[in-house]
Amino acid sequence: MSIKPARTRVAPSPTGHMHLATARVALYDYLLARKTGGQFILRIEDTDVSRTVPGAEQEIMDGLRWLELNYDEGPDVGGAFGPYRQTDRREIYHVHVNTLVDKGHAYPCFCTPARLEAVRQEQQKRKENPHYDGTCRLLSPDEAARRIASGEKYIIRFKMPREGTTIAKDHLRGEILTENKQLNDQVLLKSDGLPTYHLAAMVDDHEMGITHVLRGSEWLGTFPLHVNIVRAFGWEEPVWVHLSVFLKPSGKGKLSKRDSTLAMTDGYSVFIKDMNELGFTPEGVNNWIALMGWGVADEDVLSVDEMVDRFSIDGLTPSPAAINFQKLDHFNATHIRLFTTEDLAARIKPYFTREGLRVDDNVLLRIVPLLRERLVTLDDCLSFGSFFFKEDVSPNPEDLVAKGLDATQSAAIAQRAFEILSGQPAISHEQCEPPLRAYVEESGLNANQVFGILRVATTGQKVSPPLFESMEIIGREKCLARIKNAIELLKKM
RNA sequence: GCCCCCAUCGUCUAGUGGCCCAGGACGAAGCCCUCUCAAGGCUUAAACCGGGAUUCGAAUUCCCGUGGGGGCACCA
Repeated sequence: MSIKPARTRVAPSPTGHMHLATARVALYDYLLARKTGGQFILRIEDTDVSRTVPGAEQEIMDGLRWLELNYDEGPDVGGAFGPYRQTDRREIYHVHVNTLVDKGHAYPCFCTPARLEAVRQEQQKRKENPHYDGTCRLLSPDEAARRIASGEKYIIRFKMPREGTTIAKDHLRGEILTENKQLNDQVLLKSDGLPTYHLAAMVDDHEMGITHVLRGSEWLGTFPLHVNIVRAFGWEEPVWVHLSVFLKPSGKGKLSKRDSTLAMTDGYSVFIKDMNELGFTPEGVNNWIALMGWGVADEDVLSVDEMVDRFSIDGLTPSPAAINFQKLDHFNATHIRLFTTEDLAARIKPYFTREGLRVDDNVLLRIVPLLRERLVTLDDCLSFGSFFFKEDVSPNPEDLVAKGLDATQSAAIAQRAFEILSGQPAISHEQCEPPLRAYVEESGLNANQVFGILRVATTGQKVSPPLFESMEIIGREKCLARIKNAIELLKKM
């Protein structure tokens, strides 16, 4: 039962860092478009000039690319329905808002911000809902034209029907009924000549042929307004899908920037730009956000391509979802284990070089299988594998002392191990483990004690990838030198 | 204050009137494996917000509460 190709769009405002919620809308947009053979579009909603942040638009584009949610049309890739930046579309909005005025669905308003504020305060004092009092709605077209001609500043408001009920249909929630008297004569065109979201988004979605509007549920409040605008134009409505909001991990309240600052200190972030630095993968992040608001019946570890196969807007859930960073860890780690050796090597290399380590690519390729199932985030490669790229290690002498033994005993064990290993032509997993195991047997020690000393001696750390595989990669010379050094350290204790 | 939305284990969710004394995943606990740490395997605890109604039968439909969330700008 194939469906018509969907045209979807993600339409963020370049007002700050790209957020998890934006990424999720983009993901679902992308999935729907790919699933139906349609197009996924990026549109920049920059009509609030005062809030536009330099670089934010670039961050959005970088973020989408990092997530591998490549858009078919957008500011930097073009397309047949451009421009894709709203400040470049001023004239289009003017044309459309004029037709609305001509049709009697909108009107010029000359009220000053000061007067509006006074009205608002008066209404609040009387415990009424704050709303525009409709003064300019009563102006005759002639008078309005006269005042415009005389140079008076004005805006355009939507003429909301006063009677009746608006029925708006959300795909996940069904029909939402709102009494029109609850609705306000919202501003469509601001005094700076730029449209508000209400006008711009409706015009663009129509002009760009958007078939499905996926957006956050914070838009539910203005949803009736939006369908009224679309209907006033006489346009066909898209399928409206209002997604659930993301809540703080506690479940108390919507996610905010403050939470991100807090989370960063724990190695997490709600900003896409931070994800790479923190060692998260696009696969992990996509999988994580996909499943907050979408119930997939069978499998939950999915690539984006697998998501495309399974995706349907019918499976989306309307209830708010508390984000859970432990799940991000889980999905990230799970995807890392799925990467090929070459792929994972390429992905972790930057984390080593970032620390100033010189990475030997052959060594890198050999350690990846050892690291793979130990990594939760990519930067975990540092704590597990930095020593592979260091000339020397500097173990903490106390860590060299085996459990239940003292320094002298430990030194003796290290000495014996040194002799066994130096008797081998090469230090390989196959050659070293049997004689060392035999030594454990005959000495009456346990493997933990003997191998523990060697681990700290050769890797410099108490926790490491498997010992023999690690020693093999470190190499005979370095291993022996490091053990020798450990013996010295133990003797000095 | 007014309007709107939502409501299944701690969290994300499956469930569209009988298949559910509610399934999966994360997390937690325990066991196995084991050279550390992981990974893996097995097991356990853990939920239908409350009350009415409809029905032979309700997690699933309806109503009322309650709780949570969002919105009430010349911001998006």
